[in-house]
Amino acid sequence: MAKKPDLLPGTLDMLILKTLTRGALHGYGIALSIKRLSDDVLTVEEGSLYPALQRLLLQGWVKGEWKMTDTGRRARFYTLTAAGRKQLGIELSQFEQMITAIGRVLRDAQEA
Amino acid sequence: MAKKPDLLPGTLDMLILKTLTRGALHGYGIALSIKRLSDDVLTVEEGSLYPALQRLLLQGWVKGEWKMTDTGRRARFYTLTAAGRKQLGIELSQFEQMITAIGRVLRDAQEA
DNA sequence: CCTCTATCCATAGGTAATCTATATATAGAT
DNA sequence: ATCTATATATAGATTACCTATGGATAGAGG
Repeated sequence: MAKKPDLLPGTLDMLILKTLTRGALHGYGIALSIKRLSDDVLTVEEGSLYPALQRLLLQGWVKGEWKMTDTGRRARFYTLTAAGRKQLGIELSQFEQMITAIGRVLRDAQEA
Repeated sequence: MAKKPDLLPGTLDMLILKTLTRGALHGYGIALSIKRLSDDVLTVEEGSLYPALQRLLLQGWVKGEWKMTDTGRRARFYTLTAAGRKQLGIELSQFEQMITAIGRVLRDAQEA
C-alpha cells in the first residue's frame, strides 16, 4: 500500500489563507483547525507549517503579531492582509479550474 | 498576478494511468490527450512527462513497447499493467478523499 | 514534587516532483 | 529550403513537503 500523503501539494497556502478568513489564529491553531475541519484527513506537519507561514509573511499576504493565548502562552497570531485576501481569491479560482479540468480527464478518459 | 501552474502537483501519475485505460498510447499522445480533455487547462511539459513515464515503468505500473505510429514514426507505446490498474484505483480514491477534505475546509472555514 | 501530554515556535537536511532549457531526429507542408 | 508538428530524453534549478531535532511552558495525573 502506497504511503498516504498528508496534503495535496500546492494547496497549503490556500488552506492557511482560507482558515484565516475566520479571524486571527496562531500557527498551531491553524494546523489544528485544518486537521479538524478535514476530519483528520489533512495533517499540516510543523516542518511544512512554519516555513509556509514565513512565505506568506514575506509575500505580505499575512501579518503576524506576538500575543498571549487564552491559556497564557506566547504565540504569534496571523491575520490576513488585503493582498492576502486577493491572493486567496486567485488561488481558489485556479484550484477550482484545476479540479474541474482533472475531473474532465478522469471522466472522459474511460470512453474508448 | 501569480504564475498559473500547469498541473496540480501529485496528480500527474494518476492522470497518465487514467489516460492509458483507453488503450495504448505513446508519451506525446498522452500529453496531447490530457491537454485536450482538459480544454488546455492542464499542460504536461516534456520535462515532467518523460521522467513520470520512467517512474511508472520502474514501478511496473505500465509497460512500454517501441512501435510505429500511423504517420510512420518511431514511438514508445505504453500499456497499463494489472499492478498499474490497481495503483490507479488507490490514487483515485486518495485523490477523492483529499478533494473532499479540502472542500470541507474551504466551505466551513468561513463561518465565524 | 515529578513526569507526561498538549501546546507553541522554529530550523536543518533530505526527498521528490515539476519546470526550463537543451539536444536529437523526421514527416509533411509552404 | 525552412518551418511546424511530431516524437523522445536528460540535466539542472526550483520549490514544496516531510522527518528529525531543538527549545520552552501550562496543566494534569501520579
